[in-house]
Amino acid sequence: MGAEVRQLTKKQIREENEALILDAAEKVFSEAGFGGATMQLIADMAGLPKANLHYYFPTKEALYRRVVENIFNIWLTAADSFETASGPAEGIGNYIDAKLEISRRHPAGSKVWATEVMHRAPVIQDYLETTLVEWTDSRIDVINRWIKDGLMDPIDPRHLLYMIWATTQHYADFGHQIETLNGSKQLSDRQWADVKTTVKRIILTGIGVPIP
Amino acid sequence: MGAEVRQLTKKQIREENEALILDAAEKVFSEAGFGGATMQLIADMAGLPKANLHYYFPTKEALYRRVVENIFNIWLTAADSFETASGPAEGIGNYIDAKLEISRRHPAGSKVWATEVMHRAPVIQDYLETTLVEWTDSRIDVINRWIKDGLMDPIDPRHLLYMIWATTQHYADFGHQIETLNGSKQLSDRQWADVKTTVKRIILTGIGVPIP
DNA sequence: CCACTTCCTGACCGTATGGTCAAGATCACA
DNA sequence: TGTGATCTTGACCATACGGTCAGGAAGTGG
Repeated sequence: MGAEVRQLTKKQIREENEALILDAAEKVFSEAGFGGATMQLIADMAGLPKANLHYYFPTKEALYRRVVENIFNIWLTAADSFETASGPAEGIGNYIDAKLEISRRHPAGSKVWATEVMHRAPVIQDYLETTLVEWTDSRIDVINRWIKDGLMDPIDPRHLLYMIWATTQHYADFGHQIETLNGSKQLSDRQWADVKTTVKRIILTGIGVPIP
Repeated sequence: MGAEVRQLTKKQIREENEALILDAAEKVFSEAGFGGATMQLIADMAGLPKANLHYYFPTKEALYRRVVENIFNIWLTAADSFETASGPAEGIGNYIDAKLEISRRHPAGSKVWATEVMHRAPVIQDYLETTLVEWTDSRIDVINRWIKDGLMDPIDPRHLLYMIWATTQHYADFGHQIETLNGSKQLSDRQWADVKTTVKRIILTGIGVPIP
């Protein structure tokens, strides 16, 4: 079983190796930053010779860009529940749950994103100025509608969104600090459930939405 | 006046140059990360030859460590208002104000700290395990007392603190993103005042504390 | 089976970077 | 003023890193 030599098509080989490299790159970039990451380290983690990385990704920058783009897409697709919701309790509640779930499942990606933005987004500034601005404006419209309909208090939607982003991503980006303050133990399932409950409770109560 | 050649003592020279170097280092580390920062860049920004940096700080790591330690001390000393307060409205309110002020005045420091923690705190793990743990435990005690005295809702103090840290530091660490979403303009005095008001309002209301 | 494309990789190269050093300038202080 | 300590700096290493390349292996399609 495990020892059998699989017959792989060229397309399969390419997909498999690219995925292998991207996974390793995400991890190494998140732990060492762009400057601290080396192609050799990524190659070792992917189990491939360094020259092979340069066969699939011409430069370190190109590889990094692909990693950041992947993360950006995860952010975007995970926030759709927002628009279909009947009101803030459901819309914002689901959004917080979804973002916390991403923090739990893709902490490395979140860290790469955070580093990229902290360095003034040298690689994805155009995404910030187009896609992110549009996405944000559209969510702000939704929140303003909820406010006009009396479903929540008149809070500046921008700062509400920033608070949600900050808090949810904190559990990924500062996961090491949280782990240390948790007796150097990862958060358990139960603790993650508490996070979701507590964060939703404070924010929803804070904007005048009754907890369901 | 400006052109006069000041007579500097050795001690003054040392203090002045160390401060010059530390300021430049904080900026460069925050913008490029540890790996991306070069001693040459820091030297240029400080207006000193590179060899001079190595006279005051033996290695790049030593310089970086000093930068991180400086930031850590700013965090700590800025949070004293917490303990002397009569209740959560004052204690947490002032704490949020103070942390937002740090985010505004020392964004570079906040970023260096964030990067260090994201990289699993290779340099200041001992601080996390000792000073930060003690500091946090002591604040948790205060919050639990407030809860027992009926001054606020029974919220897990840990997650409340994380939310405050996350939200306040977000305005420094993700300042570039916020700037971009603000039409590529820095936040004005008035906008910073709105941030303080809104953040305090959501969090204090969220934990059942009436706004003064 | 054959020509062709894609994949693989050890060996190599130029450059940039952290760090060193020796020689000199500047200050301290008796 | 003279001696020693501190500060300054251009020139210089050794190394590590991103990237290249040539030549071979392995699938592909007829």
